[in-house]
Amino acid sequence: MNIGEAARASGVSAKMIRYYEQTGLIPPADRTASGYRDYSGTDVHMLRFIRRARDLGFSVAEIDELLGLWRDRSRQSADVKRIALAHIEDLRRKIGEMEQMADTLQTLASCCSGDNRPDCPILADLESANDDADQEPKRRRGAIDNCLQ
Amino acid sequence: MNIGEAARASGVSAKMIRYYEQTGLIPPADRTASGYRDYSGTDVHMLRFIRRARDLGFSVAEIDELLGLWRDRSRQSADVKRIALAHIEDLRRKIGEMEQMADTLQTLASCCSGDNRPDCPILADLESANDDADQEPKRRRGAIDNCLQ
DNA sequence: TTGAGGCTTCCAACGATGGGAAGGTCAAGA
DNA sequence: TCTTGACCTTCCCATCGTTGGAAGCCTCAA
Repeated sequence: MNIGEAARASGVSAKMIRYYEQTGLIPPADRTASGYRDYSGTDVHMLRFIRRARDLGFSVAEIDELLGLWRDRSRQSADVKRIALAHIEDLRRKIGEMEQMADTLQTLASCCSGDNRPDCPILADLESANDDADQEPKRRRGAIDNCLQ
Repeated sequence: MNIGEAARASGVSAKMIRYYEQTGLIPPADRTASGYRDYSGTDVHMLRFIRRARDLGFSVAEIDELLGLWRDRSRQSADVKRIALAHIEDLRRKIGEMEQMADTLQTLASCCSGDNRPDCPILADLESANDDADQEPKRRRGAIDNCLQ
């Protein structure tokens, strides 16, 4: 099976298959006499594994670990679970950050008339950015308060 | 004010200030006789604007638009609101995707004993990845079902 | 035989940021 | 005045995952 067929069968693009080979995530493929890469059913199986893991947001480094465990028949499920839980933690943290951003923006946008006048609490907030962007527990004060009262 | 002071005052690193200048997000800074960049209070104000917008997750391209509107006294708040709402939409979509990932992984992890045995529903799920990764509405079937019943 | 389409490698770009090297400048202290 | 350390300058490289393109070879069918 050449790279194009393997790509269609696995859902991983040919470009990415070559990249994964180049970076060592997957072993070098067999080659035909003319130099074409040649893939087996097992290879496609591995590529699907990678594709599914990418869909779940695992980094390539994490997938490298997971592939190692996948191939290791004497693995301990605790090792797999540890990687998964760490990734979940990472996802939840990022989700929290993005929700914070979205909520802040939603508040600002709901205070913006959104008409042809120039006055805009969103710009006013951006403009009044202050130094304590790091601590951030105490709410920022700004033009928005006029709307919220 | 040299670039280091401007960086400390704005919360934008000197590296990024140079980068923003190079890519045209901000105009070239004035220079002292010896070639050092020289920043005014207005410049720092603009850099804080950028910093705050970055903290809210706006891309540099979006910030470019926002800066244009910020400087345009005859702007319409509707234009600002449109950008903000589109960004909120983007954030909520990404949040949804990541929540989907986290929930799926959480389910898998909760079915994983996490001990020294090799059997692992997480790996089993990754391994059984099927072709309909795109549609995905109907739940994937796999080893996980044994646990969930 | 020719053409289409697939394969190969190599190079470059994206976005935002950080690191570092090589060399010039500034300000304070001896 | 000289030194020293901290700062500035430009330039190049790396990240991460992915995509694009160019130039050239291979394969299959008409």
